Amino acid sequence: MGTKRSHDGSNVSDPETPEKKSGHWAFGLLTSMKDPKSLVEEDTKIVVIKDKYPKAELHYLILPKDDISSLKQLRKCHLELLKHMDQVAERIASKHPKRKFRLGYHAVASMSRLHLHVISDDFNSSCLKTKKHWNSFTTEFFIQSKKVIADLQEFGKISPLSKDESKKLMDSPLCCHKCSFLATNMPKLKTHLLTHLKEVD
DNA sequence: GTTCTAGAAC
DNA sequence: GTTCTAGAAC
Repeated sequence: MGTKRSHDGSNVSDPETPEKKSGHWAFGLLTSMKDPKSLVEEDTKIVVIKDKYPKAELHYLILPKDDISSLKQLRKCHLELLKHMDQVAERIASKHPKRKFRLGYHAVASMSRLHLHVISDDFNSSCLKTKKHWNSFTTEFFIQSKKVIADLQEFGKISPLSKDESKKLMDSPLCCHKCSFLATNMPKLKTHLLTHLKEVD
């Protein structure tokens, strides 16, 4: 009987899936790239958008306009583009001299279209909820922009992470990225992270 | 990627 | 009894 599952109007009358019929969720970044509300800046090669579910106080994504779906597609011919993306990332980070940022890619990304994360290291956000969120930015699952460039230069491609390696990283203990604190669950980690907050611009 | 929620963990 | 997480989503 009752199959409706909404009490705030999100999915009452639509018999389709929760996504828009025009696109699977994995292509949401392509929509965001064209959305003036998400767009931060752009040039001929790239766009910068705000992450729709920011995992820190400042969280941007830099995406190429060229259709590069993921790290798997990268070859040496993309080095110039990647170096440009890194420069844009560094410039955005430098706008906030009192903060620290992480610049890098998820080894395995859920969303299509290559995207470089520029994320402040406070990780103070209500959108940061799960162990997977945490470990995706604080373990080797997060590959620094400059490492991607160096690996591409050296090997001509980015070596993929196996399913097992990926799962192991995602299941890592909840280690604070700034001290030796180990949290037993996410709420305790998030409370601990507040102790590292400093005044910023 | 997120939402939702059953049942594990406390 | 409440908090928290892991897995389905047709």
